[in-house]
Amino acid sequence: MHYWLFKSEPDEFSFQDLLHCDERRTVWDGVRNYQARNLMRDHMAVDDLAFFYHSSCKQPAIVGICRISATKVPDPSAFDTSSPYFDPKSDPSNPRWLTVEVCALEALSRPVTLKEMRQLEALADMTLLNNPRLSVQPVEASHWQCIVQRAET
DNA sequence: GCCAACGTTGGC
DNA sequence: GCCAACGTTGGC
Repeated sequence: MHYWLFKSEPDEFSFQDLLHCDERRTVWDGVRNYQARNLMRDHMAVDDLAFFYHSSCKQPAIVGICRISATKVPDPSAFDTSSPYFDPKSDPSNPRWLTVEVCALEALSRPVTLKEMRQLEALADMTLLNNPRLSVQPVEASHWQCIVQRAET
């Protein structure tokens, strides 16, 4: 059982959008970074939990919790010529971009902002604070618990 | 395989 | 809108 963090720009796809999806689930498409892909493809398991983080917005923050509901899903956008994520180098018989399906569990009681996280000593070595560009990240259990508790304060 | 140039991300 | 950090590309 591992913990993760998914970043999304809320103008593109917010946690609210996920809550409104059929069965609150969606295939996490569009990741075109190998480090992020490898985490999803090689390390995620069904029932792992993940934070949903809003980036590139007025209040960057962790806003919700998701569950991984399926793994090793070929990213359909890689084969969609009308998608900005179309990748002509991805062979349908050997897809380059394997992703996961995420299912919304619940919003945090309140968002835990990036600003707030930066002030917490316990989170000093969290990936989000040190490599903010990685779009899918591992989260240590201690960091997870710290943030969940924080949201209850 | 190196590395400069370029593009993208994302906080501010 | 700026800019630092990082990833990718492509010539050599």
